[in-house]
Amino acid sequence: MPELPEVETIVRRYRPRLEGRRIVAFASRWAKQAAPSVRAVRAGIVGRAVTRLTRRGKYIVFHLDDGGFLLVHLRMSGRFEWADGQHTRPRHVRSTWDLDDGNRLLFCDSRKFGRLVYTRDLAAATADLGVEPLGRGFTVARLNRELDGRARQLKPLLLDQSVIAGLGNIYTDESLFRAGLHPLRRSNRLGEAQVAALHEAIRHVLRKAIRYCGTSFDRAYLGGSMQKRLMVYGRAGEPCRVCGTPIVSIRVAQRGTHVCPKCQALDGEL
DNA sequence: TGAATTGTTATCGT
DNA sequence: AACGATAACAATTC
Repeated sequence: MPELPEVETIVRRYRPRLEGRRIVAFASRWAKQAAPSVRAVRAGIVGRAVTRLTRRGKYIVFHLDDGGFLLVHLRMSGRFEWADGQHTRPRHVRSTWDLDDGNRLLFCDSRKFGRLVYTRDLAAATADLGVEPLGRGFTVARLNRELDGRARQLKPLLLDQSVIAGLGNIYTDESLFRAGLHPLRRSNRLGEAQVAALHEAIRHVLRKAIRYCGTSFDRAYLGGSMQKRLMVYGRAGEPCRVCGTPIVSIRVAQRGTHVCPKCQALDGEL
């Protein structure tokens, strides 16, 4: 469930303890997690120093000092932890990185959906990712180009990582609510002002979520407080914070979807 | 027990 | 044929 704001928070949180460190050992107990293979990942990263830790879409990107890259995707339940905490023993440890300062980074993932990818060509590895919604390339004109010329439902389009990289279920619902757009509206039937509103909404929602360190959910991701400020996600039956109408839960593209039937009218579409 | 979750891939329909 | 929607999938928790 970590989406762009949660991944960004994790990157910022781990950056100070990873950048400049050398990886002295790597182990993975979950072969299907690593691409091209556990062996290839180990060969690529052991002995290398981490020069930078960045984010692309929902990927965490380790930049290595020989030009290689390690991409980590948390998918639903992946998370990083340090082995040195004397709290409870971490569960579902799938991979470990030993660093030259004695610390050990853990990748924990109860559902085993998370992925590690070693590559020497970052551009090729991320070629299928769309625009960074908080980057300079994400303009109203760019969004309009993505929306126009196709007749897709807004929600699946926004969830499509090859269109915009980083939005997941929570922030898609939140963005559509802020823009006053129903998730089933067709992408090519928006007016100019509505496209601009959607652009503003996506950036506003993501920035705000980063400011509050993301949305905490059932132990997969903790540490954020955005869950207190969500307008529609997870609020089915509760009154809309704008108009008081009960939030409705519907099913769009096999995803639980939350809408305010008044603020996000369909305008007779469909 | 069924529902929920992400993102990819295969398949179905128009 | 091309496009878009839908289903299946991997694996687990509650």
